[in-house]
Amino acid sequence: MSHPPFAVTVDLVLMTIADGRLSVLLQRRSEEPFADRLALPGGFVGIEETLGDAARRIVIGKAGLAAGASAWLEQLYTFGDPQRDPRMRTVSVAHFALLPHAVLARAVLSRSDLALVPVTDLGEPLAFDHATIIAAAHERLKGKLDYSPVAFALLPDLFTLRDLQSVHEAITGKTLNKPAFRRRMLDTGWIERTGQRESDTPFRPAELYKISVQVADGRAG
Amino acid sequence: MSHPPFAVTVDLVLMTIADGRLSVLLQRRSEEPFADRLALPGGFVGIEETLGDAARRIVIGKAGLAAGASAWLEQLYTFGDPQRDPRMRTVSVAHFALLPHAVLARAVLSRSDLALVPVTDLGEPLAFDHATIIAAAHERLKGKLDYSPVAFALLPDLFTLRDLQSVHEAITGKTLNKPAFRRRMLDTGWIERTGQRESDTPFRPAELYKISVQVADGRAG
DNA sequence: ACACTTATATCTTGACTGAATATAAGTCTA
DNA sequence: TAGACTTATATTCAGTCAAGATATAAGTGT
Repeated sequence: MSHPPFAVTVDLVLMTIADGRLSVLLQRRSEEPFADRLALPGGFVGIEETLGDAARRIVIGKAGLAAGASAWLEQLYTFGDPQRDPRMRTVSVAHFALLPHAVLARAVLSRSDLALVPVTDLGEPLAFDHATIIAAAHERLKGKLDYSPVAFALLPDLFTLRDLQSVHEAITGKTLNKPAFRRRMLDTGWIERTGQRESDTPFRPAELYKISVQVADGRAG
Repeated sequence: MSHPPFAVTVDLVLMTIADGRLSVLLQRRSEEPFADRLALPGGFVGIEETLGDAARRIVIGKAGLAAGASAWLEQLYTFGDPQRDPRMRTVSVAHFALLPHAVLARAVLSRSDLALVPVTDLGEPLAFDHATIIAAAHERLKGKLDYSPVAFALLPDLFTLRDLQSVHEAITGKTLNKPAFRRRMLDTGWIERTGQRESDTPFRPAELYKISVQVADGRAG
């Protein structure tokens, strides 16, 4: 038993903001084990494939994401309990990815086995240890929010400061002070004004912002 | 190729403070590949073994640590590049562990293939991608220092505030303001005074502190 | 023109940090 | 044993920063 054989998989916590709540893409299983349970999208890592490449492949396949589309993708944690998969010894390298709502909404509409579920209210027991993985992803996201430009992956290219604040509030579950939030975001240097304003509002339209170039260049995906 | 066979290993970044510098335990390899290079201690994960159990097994074996001895042990990141091991496809779940200097110093004395090397000055190229793993461990440690009671794993049970400050300075590479550091540490509630004082000093001895119970109960290892 | 909603600017307050100072508690030397 | 010396500990003060509250501006609809 000098080097016993393992199966290595990646599981993906694909998150977005749906109806103002941080939600995760889940897939209903059709096969045993855990048939009919909701599970994270995932798959085996190819023998010549990087862990990151395997994760990107799943994102593209499940989310129907164009190969070059922007997304935040990051390795999360590795789950390797001997009992976690009753079929064989499986080690899963969990990743989390962030996408704008429009991308995942389209995926859910096109496939009946997919669902977007709020992370704080999954509603039913999940397959494997996937509830634990989702909780870990949520924690990681909360922790990175203040010192990493991670939230922009959940927004379209142009967004208002109100949109950005809504994203932060959905992730943390706390309401934030508006002027303080605005100041903090502008001070980070992560965003740039565009001079454009939102339209079709029944009140004063807010200015549209975009991610600053150096941040957009530096991020994952 | 529905589930190709992988070898799964754990590699350990065993760190301590030696001569005032954050240092890592390395082992000189006797076999190819990378014969004569320094490498992180590691090993294959047993087929019925948890990832954490495998990591603890390596710590106990390499550091000669008694099974119950306190140590900070935490999963770091998983490295799975197809080219990282020329022999076979290997996925390594890297962990980092923190130990008091006395424990690792004993291990180094007892075995000629072990060495304690400062993390910021490794001195020679390492085997595999181990230099990258060490850099990641150092970054993680720096990031957790302020909001997690991680530094105490590097100290004996009783320590002075000066000792604690030295540990923080060795990890961050920055000199800290003494009264501010003292205030900050006392405010965390992580430590308790003992009423005892250090001995054998050529000047006024400082008070000895210990980790507060709730912190000691909650930590890893 | 006016009411309404949100955006933006300004002001005040409290918390925290760093530096400086004063005092206490030991050791060492004469 | 007295006094110099070194470090530990306590206290104070000023500067910085961020959050909250408030006031004003800007745009839309009636």
